This record gives sequence, C-alpha cells and structure tokens, in this order.
Amino acid sequence: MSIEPVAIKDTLREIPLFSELNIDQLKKITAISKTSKFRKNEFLFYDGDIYKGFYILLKGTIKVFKNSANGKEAVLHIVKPLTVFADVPLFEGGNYPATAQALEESVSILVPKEGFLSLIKAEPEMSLKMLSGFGRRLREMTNLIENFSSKEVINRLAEYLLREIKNNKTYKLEEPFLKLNVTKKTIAAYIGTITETLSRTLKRMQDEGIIKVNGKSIIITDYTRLKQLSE
Amino acid sequence: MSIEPVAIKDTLREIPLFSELNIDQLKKITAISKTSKFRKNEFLFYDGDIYKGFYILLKGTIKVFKNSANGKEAVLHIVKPLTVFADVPLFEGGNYPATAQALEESVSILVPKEGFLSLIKAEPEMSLKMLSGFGRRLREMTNLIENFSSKEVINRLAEYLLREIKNNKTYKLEEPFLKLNVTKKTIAAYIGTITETLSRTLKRMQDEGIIKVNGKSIIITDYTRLKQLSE
DNA sequence: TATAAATACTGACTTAAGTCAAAGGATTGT
DNA sequence: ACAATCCTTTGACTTAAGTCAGTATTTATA
Repeated sequence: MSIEPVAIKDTLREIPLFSELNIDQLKKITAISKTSKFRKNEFLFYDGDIYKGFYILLKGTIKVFKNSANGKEAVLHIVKPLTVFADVPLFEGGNYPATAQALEESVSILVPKEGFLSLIKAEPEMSLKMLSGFGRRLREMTNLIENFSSKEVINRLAEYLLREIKNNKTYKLEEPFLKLNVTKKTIAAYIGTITETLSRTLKRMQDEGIIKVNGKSIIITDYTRLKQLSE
Repeated sequence: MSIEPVAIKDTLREIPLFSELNIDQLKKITAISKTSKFRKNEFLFYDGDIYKGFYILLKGTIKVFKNSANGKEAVLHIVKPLTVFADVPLFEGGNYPATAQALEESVSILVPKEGFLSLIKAEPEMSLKMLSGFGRRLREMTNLIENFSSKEVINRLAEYLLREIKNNKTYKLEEPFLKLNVTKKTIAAYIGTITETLSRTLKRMQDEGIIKVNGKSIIITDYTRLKQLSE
C-alpha cells in the first residue's frame, strides 16, 4: 500500500549511500521511488521473485531469510531503519535471492532498478559509495561464516548480544542492557540454532552470572566474560 | 620475489573485471602492478597486515583463511587462477581481513590500492564491473551461510563436490570425476568440519555407491543422489 | 476480557560430529 | 634412499545440540 511521498529527502540524507548528494539529486531519487507500508508478517518479496529494485527501510523491522529444502530457515539479516537492503542483484541481474518479511508494521522505500542505474551512471561517486557498502557487508559475511564454522552456540549468542548492545549504544553503561524486538525464534535462526537450545543457553548464561533475562529484556551483568565468550 | 613483467596484458583480458579495457588502460594497470612468485606454504599476507592492494592469481592455488581464538581455522576461499582476491578493503579502508597462503608454487599480480583507485575514477565502467563482482560474491556468501546454518556435513560435502565438478567441466561425462589439488585437511576446514569427519563421510558416500575414492581422485558414480544430497 | 494462537520453557532421549589416541601412507628435504 | 614430517584413516569415547513431547506463558484477536 502506497503512502504520500512526504519530505523523505532529509531522511535519505542520513543514509551513507546518499549522504553527499545535493537536493537536486535527492529529488531525482525520490521522484522515481515509491514509499510503502507493510503490516506485520506481510511479505515484501519472495526468494525467486523478479527483481524490481532495492529497498530502504524507514520504520519497523524486516527479516531477510532463505528457506532450505529440509524446511529450516536461515535468517540472513534483521534489517533496522535507515538500512539499504536487496541491493545485491542491482548490478548482477537475477531475481531476489531471499525472502523479506515485516516483523512489525514497517515503512520502506522501493528504488527501482532501471531508474537508479541511470542515475548512478551520471553520478560516479555513488558507485564508489556502493562499493564501500558492499565491501563492508562482505566483511560482515566473512565474520558470520567464521562464526558458524568454528564457534558454539554460546559463543555466537555472546557475539550477537554484544552487537545488539553496540547498536543500541548502551555499552558504556555500568550494566548494558538490550530489549529484544524480535522473537527468540528469529534470533535462534539468525545465530544458527533452534529455540530450545537458545532458551537453554540463555539460562546457562544467567546461571553463570553473565546476564539477567526478564522476558524480552536482557541485562549484561558481566561484560568481560561476555566479551571473552565472543572471541 | 619479483619476476619479469612479461606480457601479462593478454592474461588480464581473461579476467571479467578487466575484459572491456583497451590496450592503453591495461598497460596502465600492468605499469603499476608487480608480479610475484610464491613458494609452497609461503604467506602472501597475514590477517591484520596493512593493506597494500589486491591480488590476481595467475598460477597455483591460494588458501584464504581466518584463525579464530580456539585455534581452528575457517577457510574462506580456495583461490584458483584468474581470480581476483583481497579486493574487499579497496574501498572501505582497513587492513587485510584474513590470511593468504600459497598451497603450491604460485604466481600472482599485486595491484596497489592507490594507483588502482585513481584509474577507476577515470574509468567509471570499471566501478560497475566491480559492483557486479562484489554482488556475485555476496550472493555466494549468502549461500555459504545458508549451508552452514542448516545442513549437515554430508550435504555440504555433496555441494562442494558438485561445485568442483562444475569448475572442472567434467559434469557432462557419464561418470564425472575430480582430482583434489588441496589436502583433505583444507577441504574439511572449507566445508566447516575436521579431517576425521570428512574421512568418515567420504567413506559413507562410497559405501552408499555415490562416489568412488582413490587417494586424491574421486569419481561420481551416482550424480542424481549427489544432487539430492546437496539440496 | 476471554479465548485462541503463537511463543517460550523444560525434561527425556537421540544423534551427528567432535576429541583423543594409535597406526599406516604419502611427501619432503637432506 | 632415508629419515622425518605431515596427511589420512580407523576405533573408542564424549558431548553439544537436535528431536519429540508436554506444559507454561505471552500475545493477538474476536
């Protein structure tokens, strides 16, 4: 469902990819883009759908995942606002390589492929920005693979918690905390395990005095040990 | 050890990234590049080294890997000739994110960062090529992660074998085969397991009549089942 | 707010894959 | 050609984490 193309130019400015564009260039992008609202659990696109363009999330949370043959789902990203996603097929061609679903009411911009490619050719600086963004993500993926191949659930969970705390900027506090805004099922899939094991691992961490779990809130009581576990 | 800057312009042409450059542009690249020879087991760079530039492998095999705290190594790529590697930090800054080691006598070109970045700014088409390359690799990584998170060793091994057969172009034969040119230890790390488990899994596949192993040669006797296992 | 549905937790059990140890093969260098 | 080192295989054992089943708790919706 489409909503009014409000003054989203200021919002786009906050996205690294567009940060150095001038008003005219931003106008061109908003002119070709479409803002849409998605209800909870609604799908933005499915794995294999014909590629239309990339998205920028303005509000809400999007889960990007892939279903494998045995029925399990691998969560690739949990997308937070002001993040660009589904931009990989822009240059390579091909269909959407994964499925995207809103985990809560969300608003996102769709920037169509063809229009954007014309723009980028007139604006070579943007290619370099995108290369930098792709590079950063390749590095993240590299780390994810390293984690999957050589660490146990408790180590991957520790790393996930630390990353969340960094994102939420509470890591400077005496007792950093975080509030999960996604289900534990999603987190389990994201760190490559199942809910039961996640539940037991959280309990184990609590028993060892590293964290305190209260429903969807987690307080870090021993940051040092958590850091050790993540390395 | 540096070797003569022979006529490698023709070789560069075979690399997608450079395929559409003219003679002058290729000359510029070879002018700033340095070709080096590496002995078996020699290191090209270590995880954390200051970034000098990216490499193109001309001959041999390079293992790119990361060591985690618990001593295990995660093999990220097994690089074959005419492949560009270590290009991720070009745009993002930062040091080498992994270690590269020659698995046999190898020859590679080093293209220095600064020189290449000047070139690319004068040659915007090359940014798009690189974006396409990065995009393809992000996709590959996505699949790797999906594999790691939701499949067992036998499935990951099946997928590895199929990929190798595709690369060696023997998949059209009645009985496709492949010759391992890396140790089983490396393959084990690459598919996220250890030698003992790899050994047992190969044996199991042989017992089930899917493959025939003879030292470093593997013949596929039941392509269909192998394909099933990989999905 | 009641009821259904989805999510989370716990226990008993199973299993894939890791660790440890020992021995045979293959490679490498001197 | 030899020793020395590294690679590979095999067996016995351990363990992390998955499956299954039952229950509790939270969240959504009529």
